[in-house]
Amino acid sequence: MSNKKSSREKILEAATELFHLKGYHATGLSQIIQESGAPKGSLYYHFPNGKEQLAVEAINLSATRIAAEIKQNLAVYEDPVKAFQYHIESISSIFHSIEPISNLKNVPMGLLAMETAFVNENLRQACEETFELWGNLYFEKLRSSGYSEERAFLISKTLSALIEGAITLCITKKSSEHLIHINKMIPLLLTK
Amino acid sequence: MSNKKSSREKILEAATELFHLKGYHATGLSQIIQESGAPKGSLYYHFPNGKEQLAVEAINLSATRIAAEIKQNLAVYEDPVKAFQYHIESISSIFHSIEPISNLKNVPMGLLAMETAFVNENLRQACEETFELWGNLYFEKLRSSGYSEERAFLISKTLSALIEGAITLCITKKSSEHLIHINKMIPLLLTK
DNA sequence: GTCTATAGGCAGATAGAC
DNA sequence: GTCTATCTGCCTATAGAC
Repeated sequence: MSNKKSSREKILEAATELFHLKGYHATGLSQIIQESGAPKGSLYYHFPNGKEQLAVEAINLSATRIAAEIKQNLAVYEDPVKAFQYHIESISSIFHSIEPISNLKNVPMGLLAMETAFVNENLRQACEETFELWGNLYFEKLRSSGYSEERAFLISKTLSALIEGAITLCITKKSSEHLIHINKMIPLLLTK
Repeated sequence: MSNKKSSREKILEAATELFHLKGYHATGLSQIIQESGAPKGSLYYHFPNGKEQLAVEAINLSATRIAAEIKQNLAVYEDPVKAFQYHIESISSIFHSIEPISNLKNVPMGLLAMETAFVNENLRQACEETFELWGNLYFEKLRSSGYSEERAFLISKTLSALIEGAITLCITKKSSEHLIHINKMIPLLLTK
């Protein structure tokens, strides 16, 4: 109930932002502490397993947050085409703000995923489960909109790849362009 | 004409593989030298600007290589649907081999792109141009298959995102699954 | 072209006082 | 819960000999 976030929360929050933005290897623990404003000595108290634990929790945190956002976005319209277009627009709006960096907190899971895939099995698994979770939400929306299991499966997999790839390209270009383009293909893609 | 690669080539080769596989920040110059088998003292002779120069050249190298492969793959079939499906299959075949890691040399440009987007403008630009180059090849194939400029533009952008995203998911899962799924959607996606 | 030696910094992690 | 001090190791980069 306290208004101020606990040190643990502040550290995890800063870590989540930095990991998703700069990546795992480019982010130092010292920077996390600094940006969090938390006491310097508290990191290893709250996260005894250090950097890896911090990253796992960061992945899980934004996995849950984004999942909630996906659910919310897809529920705005009953029509699946409109719903997914709304969702993609909502992602692309991040790039419109003047300072997109601070808003990109959770979005680019792909960075952490590729960085760790061959290097750290725990982190790789956390990322894999995250993508699975998000894809399942797409699947459910399609199922409840009357798509057959086969179609829903295929389309949800395609949407997962398409959105993740478009985010990659948007970050590279520092522009929402690509997400806006793919949005025009959603009606065709969602053919029953 | 010499059979042995020059030291410069060997270093660049090793750097290209490691950067694309583990990423920019997780790859040390010492490891590059070690894997290349090149003389230890030669790195800064051939690449006076150190790690950044090495990375720019690595990006350009695999940009060119993949571009050649894309051209080749898309030329196998005249029918664009078959051509793109062949191309995607050819990418996915990388994941089938017993030791996929060594074959992933150039594929995951997205890793380098996201790692450097907010951190190093030179590298970011090199990645942006690479994506542009590959996308243009998709566009040309569609144009020469009779697609309108608008359609070709939209579809090529979609294909770029879709393929890049599917690669991300395949690497995360260490499986070719996702690329195979999206391949089934190509006919629908290429609707004129 | 290649080598050694080394600077100088920062990384992640631990021990022990408070 | 938090702090300071410190260890160990790796990193990029440079200087100067061969």
